[in-house]
Amino acid sequence: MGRTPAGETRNRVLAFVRTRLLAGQPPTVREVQEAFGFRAVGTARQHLEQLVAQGRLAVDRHKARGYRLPASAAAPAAALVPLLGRVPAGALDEAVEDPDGYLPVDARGPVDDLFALRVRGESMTGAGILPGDLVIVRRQPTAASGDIVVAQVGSDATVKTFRPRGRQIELHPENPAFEPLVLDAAAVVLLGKVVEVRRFLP
Amino acid sequence: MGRTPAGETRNRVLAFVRTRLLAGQPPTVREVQEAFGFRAVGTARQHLEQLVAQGRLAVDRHKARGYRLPASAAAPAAALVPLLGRVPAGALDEAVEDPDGYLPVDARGPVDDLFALRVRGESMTGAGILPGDLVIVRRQPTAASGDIVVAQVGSDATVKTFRPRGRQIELHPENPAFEPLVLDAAAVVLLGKVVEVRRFLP
DNA sequence: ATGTATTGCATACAAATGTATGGTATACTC
DNA sequence: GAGTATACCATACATTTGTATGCAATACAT
Repeated sequence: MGRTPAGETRNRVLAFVRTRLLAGQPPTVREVQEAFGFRAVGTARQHLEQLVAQGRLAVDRHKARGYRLPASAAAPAAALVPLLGRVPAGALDEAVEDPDGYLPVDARGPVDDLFALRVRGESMTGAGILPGDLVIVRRQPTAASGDIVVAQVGSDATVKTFRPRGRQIELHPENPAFEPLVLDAAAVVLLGKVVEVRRFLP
Repeated sequence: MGRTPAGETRNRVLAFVRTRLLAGQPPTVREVQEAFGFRAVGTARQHLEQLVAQGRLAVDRHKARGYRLPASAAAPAAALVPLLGRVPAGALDEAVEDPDGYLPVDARGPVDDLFALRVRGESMTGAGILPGDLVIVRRQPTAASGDIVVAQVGSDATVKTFRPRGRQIELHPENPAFEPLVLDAAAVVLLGKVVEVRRFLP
């Protein structure tokens, strides 16, 4: 029989194995075979072994589902961050217990203090944050001047640039059509700092 | 032979299995046996089966390493998308082989045809895509008018809004300081469509 | 004591799974 | 054309692994 382009199939095999590993279920050789429609076990195994030879996969010999990522491949374990539909007036912890969904993030750093929010309004378009975008926020009670933060003012949360001015706190929109908020420090609760922005395009 | 206190061993077995699952390597019955020093396979299996009966574990029957957490405790799967440092003039597959890193994405949809790129230049700031942002791209040879795409023009790739005009293709920047590119269809290779934008803030 | 439930042992069997060997077809180089 | 490399198929075999059955020892209730 014939062939398929360069090392394309092999890359797909690697991607398949990696996905399965992240899902917590290492595949068997025959599962790889079936996933790619190979008619012989050996074909799947050949690809797997070549990936091992290239150092792109590791393997526990003679073990069922023994293929895994090599230690070197800084296996960026994925963690899940809760997506909160709305920021509640009260405790953040309660909202975290009943999230609208989860976002996968790189788990190489601390992730326990992260949560995600959906942005409403156009006040931050100048910083490339559009309505409907998701922001991933690290919970922290303080921030540096110039940080983009999520602050709770009254009963709802807003995303703004943080600029402390003595006893007062200024929350700056990044959109000339909006005015900065100047508030007494006591009237603002800093929920955290925006560390990532995500937008899904249809 | 004798016994050990109440359901204590069973709880330890559950903890052991859970740990192994989190480590990405579901245990075999015999691995449980050895971990607890049972001298019979059946003992380990008995505990596992009781955990299943209690709904504290789930199992894929007749599968190697088939014990897993029940669906209620399971997390949505995450997959990893390769981040390409640069888009090569040649085959995309080759670049995928040596990625600069990986981004975790939600694996509930198709993920095999995704890759990520770092955006250079300010031509798309009007669409909220800033220099240094990462775009996640679905590989596809065509696109709808108005889609934000990654197109290969000459030796490098650009992110633009796609607008076909008969035999010609217009690639529109989203920044008044830049001019649209009007090209013959043959001079443009569509690498894919941007499905997500990510930005990390310091 | 008797019965029952729980915990554990021993052994065997069948299915799943990793491994090995040899063959065919296409592409490329010399 | 000869030689080499890659991608794939077909089949067989050995090991790992899930499953089944029967029995022994301790604890507890009646």
